[in-house]
Amino acid sequence: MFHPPAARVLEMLDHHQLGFTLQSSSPLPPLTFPCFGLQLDRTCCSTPGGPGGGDQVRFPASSSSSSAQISSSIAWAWTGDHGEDAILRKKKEVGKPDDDDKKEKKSSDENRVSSAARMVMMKRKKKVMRKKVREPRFCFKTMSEVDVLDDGYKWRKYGQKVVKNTQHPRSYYRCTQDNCKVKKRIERLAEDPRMVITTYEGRHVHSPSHDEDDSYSSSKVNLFW
DNA sequence: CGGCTTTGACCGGCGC
DNA sequence: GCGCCGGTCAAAGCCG
Repeated sequence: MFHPPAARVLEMLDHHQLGFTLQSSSPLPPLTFPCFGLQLDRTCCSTPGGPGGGDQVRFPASSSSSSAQISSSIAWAWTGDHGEDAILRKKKEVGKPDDDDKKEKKSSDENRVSSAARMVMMKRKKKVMRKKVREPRFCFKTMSEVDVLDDGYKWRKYGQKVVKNTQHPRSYYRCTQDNCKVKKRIERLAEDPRMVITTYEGRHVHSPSHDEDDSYSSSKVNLFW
């Protein structure tokens, strides 16, 4: 299992040009990632992965119940160089136009939705997928009893899937804010069901739904991007 | 009644 | 070419 320290995480974020520059002063102030709705506390990262050590991801949550159940967390990140993003980029490089011929061949199936509706759906889907190429992603792991951590934003569940080799389903959430295309995936670690893996994708174009915690945010280094 | 969750179906990509 | 897989959609149901 890959458990890089927070400093490494931030290096990765920086190297992938996610829009901000890291500061190397010590002691390191907590960094916030408003677009993901979380804060990365770098003050306790001396012994990553060790007992009592590791980095902390804190949520500006109004309800303390969820965050209180997070006993530890380890964060890491990546951007569009992995998995389906690479696939999508490859597809884009080829410059393949939106071919509708594949859909046409199935239009005779009367048991399905009308071809017109299907085409509309597909075009929308492709649009979303193509956009996905540029979306930065941030993934972290928390030990929590609850699946959905209150990160200050409002999410709507749009799917759930049982992925291979895991007994726990993966849940898919979208930010409910208009024009905000941020998504997040939540799944439990197969090896340790106590651990929740949360993957944020995209940037919030708005503040958290309950962002009245001024005292909390004023002491941090805010990095809007 | 509006917003949210659930859930089965569908799609594209990939490996064989 | 076919089957598997992850991601998404949308109808139906649920809930406050």
